[in-house]
Amino acid sequence: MPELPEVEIVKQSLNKSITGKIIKDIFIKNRNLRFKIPKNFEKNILKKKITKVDRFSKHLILKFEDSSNLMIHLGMSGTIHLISKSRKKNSITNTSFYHSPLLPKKHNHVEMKIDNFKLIYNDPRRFGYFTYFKSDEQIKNNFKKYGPEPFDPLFNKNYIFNYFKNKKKNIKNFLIDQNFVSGIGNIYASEILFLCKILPSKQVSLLSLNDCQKISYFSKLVLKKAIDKGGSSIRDFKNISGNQGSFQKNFNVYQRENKKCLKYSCKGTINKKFISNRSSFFCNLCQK
DNA sequence: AAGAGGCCCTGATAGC
DNA sequence: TGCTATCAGGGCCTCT
Repeated sequence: MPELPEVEIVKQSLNKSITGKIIKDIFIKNRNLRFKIPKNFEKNILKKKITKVDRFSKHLILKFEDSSNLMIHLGMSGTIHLISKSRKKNSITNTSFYHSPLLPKKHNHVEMKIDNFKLIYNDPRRFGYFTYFKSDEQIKNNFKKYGPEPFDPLFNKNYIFNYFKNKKKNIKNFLIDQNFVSGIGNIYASEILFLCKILPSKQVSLLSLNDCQKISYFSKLVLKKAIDKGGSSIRDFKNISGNQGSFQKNFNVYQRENKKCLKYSCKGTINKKFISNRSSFFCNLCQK
């Protein structure tokens, strides 16, 4: 599911609901995620008040009153569901709180009672993880290894141009490399490069300063548009109340293999190519 | 140091 | 219907 825009949508909706509320109870049904949830995890956050829900890159962060932080990474298939008790009362089907038909039944790893809400973390592929940080300082240090987000003023043409000097990898690989820029994943990388008119296989040391300017500009634009549309719902991304985003309707290239290029007056066709084992989509004519 | 490739895991879908 | 193969939005680790 989650690249930066999808995580941002989750962050925004969680912020509206659970900020200022207290974690009253925690049930861990399956500790096996990418990293095993440690035994002492529950006591670290139990009874704590959430002061803010934050985000860095694809990481969701619950900030607590005592300056500690819970970082959640959704991996490939992680989803967060939030149910309020009031909704249960109004439910016509009178379905049990825990097994609402809207909720996945398998792979619910973590459940938390937060005031009158129930928050559920579900993750079939178990590529997500939870990490607890004792202080703001600690989580800040953890993020030092990551590159700037696309929205960061640091992510400008000069940073990009300098970073690419003497590098041999292709541009697609760099866009999804979190050390270079944080938050872009496989879908948006293809979409950004289409707007830049740059082939995903293009070696970065060959890109001009003007190309780098386009990469900076369209990275911001694509992610911002995706956030405005509520994220992309391929497969099963839904926000925490079960609604789908709509940005997938705006895809120019992703999953449009063999279809016509959507650029006005371009007669090209969208091609699919595996670059480092990840699918990449591009127009064979207008991207150079 | 940079880059390529394997691997972690389950589920949906396509093809036979 | 039921098997097998392939692919999925991420990113860590190891090896060269």
